[in-house]
Amino acid sequence: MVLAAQKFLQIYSVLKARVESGEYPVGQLLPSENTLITEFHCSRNTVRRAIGELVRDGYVQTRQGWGVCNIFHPIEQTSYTMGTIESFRETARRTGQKSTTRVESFTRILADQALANQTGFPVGTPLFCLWRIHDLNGRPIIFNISYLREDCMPHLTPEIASESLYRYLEEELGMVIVTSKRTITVEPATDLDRRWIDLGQYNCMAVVTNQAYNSQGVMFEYTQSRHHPAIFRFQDNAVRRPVQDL
Amino acid sequence: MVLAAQKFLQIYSVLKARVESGEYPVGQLLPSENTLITEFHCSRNTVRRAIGELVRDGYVQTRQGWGVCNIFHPIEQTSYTMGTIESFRETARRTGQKSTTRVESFTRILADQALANQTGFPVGTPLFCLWRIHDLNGRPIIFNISYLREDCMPHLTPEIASESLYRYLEEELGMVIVTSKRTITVEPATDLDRRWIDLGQYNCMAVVTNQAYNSQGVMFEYTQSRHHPAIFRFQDNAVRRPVQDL
DNA sequence: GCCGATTTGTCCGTATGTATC
DNA sequence: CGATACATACGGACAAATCGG
Repeated sequence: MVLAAQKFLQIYSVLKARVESGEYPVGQLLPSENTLITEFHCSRNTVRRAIGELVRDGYVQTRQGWGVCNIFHPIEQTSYTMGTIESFRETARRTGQKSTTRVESFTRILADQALANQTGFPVGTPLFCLWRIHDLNGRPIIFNISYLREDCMPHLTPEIASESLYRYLEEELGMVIVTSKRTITVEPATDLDRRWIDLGQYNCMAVVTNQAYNSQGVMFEYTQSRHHPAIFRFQDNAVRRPVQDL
Repeated sequence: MVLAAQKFLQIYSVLKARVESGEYPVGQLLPSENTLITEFHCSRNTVRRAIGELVRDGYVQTRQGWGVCNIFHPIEQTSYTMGTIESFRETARRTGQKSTTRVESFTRILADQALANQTGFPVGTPLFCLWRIHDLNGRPIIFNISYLREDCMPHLTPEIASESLYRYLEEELGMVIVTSKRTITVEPATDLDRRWIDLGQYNCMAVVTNQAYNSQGVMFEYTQSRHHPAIFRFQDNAVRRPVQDL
């Protein structure tokens, strides 16, 4: 059904809302699994799965023989959130900032050996090469270099790319973006970087390299997002060995 | 048992090794769950959990009605892996590199307003302030500034801190480190940074700010790890919606 | 378009192990 | 020691997606 999401997601949503609202005191235990089973009329696996999601969110932590402890802290969540894939546009809208994107270059190339090594595309793959500048509140802060598989989006145009690329791929082409491998590094600023982005004193860029896979397991996008270092910020919640549960 | 790890971890290790070795061709499907069940003589949930871990690692991708697709790319996987908390020492050992740690400063202070704003500790909290330098293969690459709640580890000494801090907290004090909230930024290098770390041309540091919580939900550690930008590398795998499995 | 086989996704109930108190 | 709680593992049932005939 459409309206009725999966049961574990329903339970997850309820518990999440309770934690956020302060219904469960911070630092204290949530009701035990057995209690939740009787409340939600479900199996133990289902409540455990819901709790596993809360653990991934950094909302609670579990300890064998003890219970599920509420560790929610309403810290500011800006820029990025990990664990989900979010486009620049989505991020900007969520944080209430004004973003624009313009295409500086749009070319077609074949992946040579060097590019293949860098990106992971096979040698000879036809690619779109796309340079975009992202402005935040009128200031250019991100220089985006993307390589996109032509065979996955034959009719891509600069006009489309200046809109949200992801919206086009998902809504127009029905492409499902499943996995994304991200790497964060710091690299010396290049002349190309300085051409558009005013770095001031800085001589480095924060670089987020993104490899996106579609549902066939084909990497269709390789993007280097080169951020102004003063703007860049990346957040996540890490968990020590949790291994949800099955 | 000590020798026999959990079954799903064994299966996970075997599958992971096969993917890394190329035994399963990239871009193709792994054996179906039923096949793996008969091979490993276990229940379906157990193989599914092992596969779920591979998904989190960005090794494979699953699709209902289709199968488990190998999307492993042997692009170097070094430094950090997201989703798990790993100490400098653990990371170095895993990547087969030689690491040493030395304590440059060890003091006791009370959190004033400025420090409270920066770290999140309440004003007036007694803290250990710890400066450590991490060498990798003989080169200093990380400058570590830690603030630690005294009441959580009253008997901390510089000698202990030069060993693995986490090992001490976990094994000696029985403290369970579960959740950690991390932020990555890029900051201008300070004189303090340059005192120990040879930055060459760079004038920035990659800064990982880490807030660790114990099992009571108390933040007991605030650490700024200031990395040499050329060494720094941070990886993670994001998944769009799938929510592994229980 | 339909149907059936295959495969993964969700959910259930149960049993046993292990850590905490 | 016992009671409680979470962790692991099993087996089964049905749903949903995919693909080929």
